[in-house]
Amino acid sequence: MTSDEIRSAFLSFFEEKGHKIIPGSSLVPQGDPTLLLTSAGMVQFKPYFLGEEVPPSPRLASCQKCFRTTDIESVGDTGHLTFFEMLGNFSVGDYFKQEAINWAWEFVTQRLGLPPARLWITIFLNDDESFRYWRELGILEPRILRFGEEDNFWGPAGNTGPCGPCSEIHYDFGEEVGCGKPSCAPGCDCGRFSEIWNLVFTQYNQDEEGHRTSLPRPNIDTGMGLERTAAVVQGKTSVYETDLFVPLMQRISELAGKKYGSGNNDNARRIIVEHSRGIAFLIGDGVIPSNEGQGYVLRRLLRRAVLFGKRLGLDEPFLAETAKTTIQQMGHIYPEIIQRQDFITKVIELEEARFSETLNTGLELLDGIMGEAANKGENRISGKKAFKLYDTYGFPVELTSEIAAGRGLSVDLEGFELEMEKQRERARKAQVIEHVGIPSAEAVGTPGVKAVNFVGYDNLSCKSKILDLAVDNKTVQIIEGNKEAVIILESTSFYGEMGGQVGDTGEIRSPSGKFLVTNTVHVLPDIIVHQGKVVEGSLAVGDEVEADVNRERRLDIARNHTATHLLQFALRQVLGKHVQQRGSLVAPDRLRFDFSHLTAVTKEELQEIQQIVNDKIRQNLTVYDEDIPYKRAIDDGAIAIFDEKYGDVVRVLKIGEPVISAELCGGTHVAQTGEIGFFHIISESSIGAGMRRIEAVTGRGAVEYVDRHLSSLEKVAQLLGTSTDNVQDQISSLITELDKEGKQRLVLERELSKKIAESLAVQAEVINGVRMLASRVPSSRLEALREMGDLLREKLKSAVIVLGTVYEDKPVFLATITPDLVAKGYNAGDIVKQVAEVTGGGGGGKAQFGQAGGKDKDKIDEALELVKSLI
RNA sequence: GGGGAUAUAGCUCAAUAGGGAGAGCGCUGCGUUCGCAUCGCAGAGGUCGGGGGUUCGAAUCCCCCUAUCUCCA
Repeated sequence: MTSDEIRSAFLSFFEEKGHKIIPGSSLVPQGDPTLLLTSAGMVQFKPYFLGEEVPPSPRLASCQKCFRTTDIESVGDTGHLTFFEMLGNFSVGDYFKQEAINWAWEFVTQRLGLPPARLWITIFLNDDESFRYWRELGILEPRILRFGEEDNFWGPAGNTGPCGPCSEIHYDFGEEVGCGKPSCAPGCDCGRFSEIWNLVFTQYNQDEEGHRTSLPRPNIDTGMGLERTAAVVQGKTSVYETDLFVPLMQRISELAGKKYGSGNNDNARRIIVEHSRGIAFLIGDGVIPSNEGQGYVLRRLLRRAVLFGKRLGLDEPFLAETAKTTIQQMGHIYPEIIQRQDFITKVIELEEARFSETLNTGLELLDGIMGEAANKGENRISGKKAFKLYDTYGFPVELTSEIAAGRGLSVDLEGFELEMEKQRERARKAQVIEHVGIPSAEAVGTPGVKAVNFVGYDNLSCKSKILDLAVDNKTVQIIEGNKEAVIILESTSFYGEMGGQVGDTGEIRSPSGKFLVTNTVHVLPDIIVHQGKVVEGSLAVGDEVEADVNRERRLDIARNHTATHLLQFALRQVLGKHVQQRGSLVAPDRLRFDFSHLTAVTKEELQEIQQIVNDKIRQNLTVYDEDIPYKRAIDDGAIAIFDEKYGDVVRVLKIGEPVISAELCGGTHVAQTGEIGFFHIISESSIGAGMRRIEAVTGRGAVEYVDRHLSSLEKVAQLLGTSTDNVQDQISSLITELDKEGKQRLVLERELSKKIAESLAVQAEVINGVRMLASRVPSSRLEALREMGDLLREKLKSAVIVLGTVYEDKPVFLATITPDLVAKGYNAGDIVKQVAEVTGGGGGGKAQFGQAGGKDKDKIDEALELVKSLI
């Protein structure tokens, strides 16, 4: 059977058993910030298992692409993979152990035709129920092994949640394959046994104390690894010999020009091939190499592959090639990688090129470090050095360890971790400083205050009551005098800084006093804190107040915020759907938007983006919001920020009908896009690998920006005595002219130097049998002095030459000595130093040439007199 | 947001110790060769990332800024 046949056999088998076939989901879990990557077939069904949502059918089956980094170090052996396909059948409170076990056995023995004699079963220690079902299928007792929690108990993910025992089917390749030890059995890592299917019986719920209670409706979650199954079915002991990997292995052999099975490079080859698949699929699902999260997983994978490629002698980029093979081979099952083929190869090429540079410098540095260690007779690389390689040059510590081990050196990983911890500490500390002035939750969270009601979407002023006051993070009953303080109100129109949008400013007034709000922040998700100071009278807890937001400023912010959404829309349209928001700042005077994108955005693209946004502004589209369940929002295609935590019901901000933009957003916006007025991009820049930043202005800010630049241009035009239209031409011709003049000046200077040198030559005297010349010359630049020195040295053949002049109102000296006199011990540097000291300066240089400067220009002649006595 | 590194000719990079800005490749011109990824000669090309400071003198030392790389959050 081919792997394609196994896949479809599995799905149709479970379809026959009443399962609904669900297409596999993206490797990037949608709407699950707790998970980095899809690591099992059940990931997309989690809301069903947790009872948050109703499944389309209680019986589900899927073929799911999965990614796990946990086994990355084992990749290259016969069965451990980072990227793999998982076939699974699932029961959401429907059937349980017996059906799961019976069907698994039926499929494996009858559809796949695996001989029962080759199959072993494992179960959890006390799971007698499963034991009974397996026995009923005729499996002999010695073939059913009991394992502990380590091997046969699953979950919960985290500390609490659904969990349960599992039962696995293992295939025995036979005694001749494995280690041959009498103790060899399923679970032995020698390669004789291959775990092909894991049936998880989710029957408990674990609470915070670790107690497990039975779930009223237990679930079934199974996973059969396609690659391992294919190996077994195709009679191969390694997944790399199956039809899933053979084409890739062939391709890499072609690229490396070496045959597989020829020696110790085989492991490197397997690792490359394995990683190549993961790389293609990760990028296919929109992951871009970066230094964090999924992007970092991708980067590590790609960089490992490149490094192992080097071992095969692949010094040229090759991963785009293996990706093409992957796409060719897997595209009919996973069309997304065909659709994004160009993007995938481009990302790989860029990252490979970037890494080969990082790698080369890193390898060189590591080589130096290892050489140094060897010289000192050490067999250990310090954690500090390994960390420096990692921290500064991006050279992964795993690679440092691996390479060092190859040379018999170890790496002080504890020391490395220590340095890493220091780095984390530094970052944390810096983070705290930013929050100085923002009261801690304890200080403001009086037991009564659970949440502040935000009414500021529609009202810019409201009546409210003071719930709490604090000065220097301590709760007080009353505030007065010109003092910094914070106020918490029952409800407020003030928007607390969140989601990139800055906090509101304004006034809070009570009958007895006035408080100027300079910033508004959140201390807990639902507590809004007004920061500022009392400017009149006093305010006390319990006071009835009027809260007024600074209207102009808030409208400026709203314009920028809505424009930010339009910008994201335009970016995705012009640059592609891979554009994801990575951060933003929405202030009254400008907006900043960080997003994932590989290359610099060109001038033309920026122009187009800007034009789209301005078009949408002129179309005066309606901006509105809806509160809907999170899952539905995501299913409808609303944009959420990865890593951000959302509640069950979310506010979706939409623009236009039909909708052109839908984003989960809690910010404040304009009602119609026309209010934005005008949008202008100020800058586009890089903020790290694969990340770009755009800054822009709107409304009043944009008008101010344009005014400022136009008036500056007008001033320039005025200075040039021309119109603004002609400024460019005028300036370029001025530059050309200046260039020409400068060159002309150099020619003249040189000419002059020559003349002066010629006239000076005759002034040479002979002192103590040495020809010398010490003379003052007309003001010249140092370069001109050099010219003269060179010419005189040539002319006088054997001489000590010292020249002095005034340049920029300061004395400058130059001394040069012909080689024959240098040989006799004369030193230009020493001479010129002593000469310059007369004028209150200093100098130096080489024996043949020296230069110096001083302070007192009136003493130049006196200084030059000194030369005679120095010879 | 915080740390580390880098920035020199169109490209890749040098420049011991603070003292005259260089090499290779590329480019232009001339010559050489049947031909060339030939050889030879000559030449153009630099705000040493920007700004301040120390110094008689800074590519070099110190501070600030910008850009790129990189790690942490």
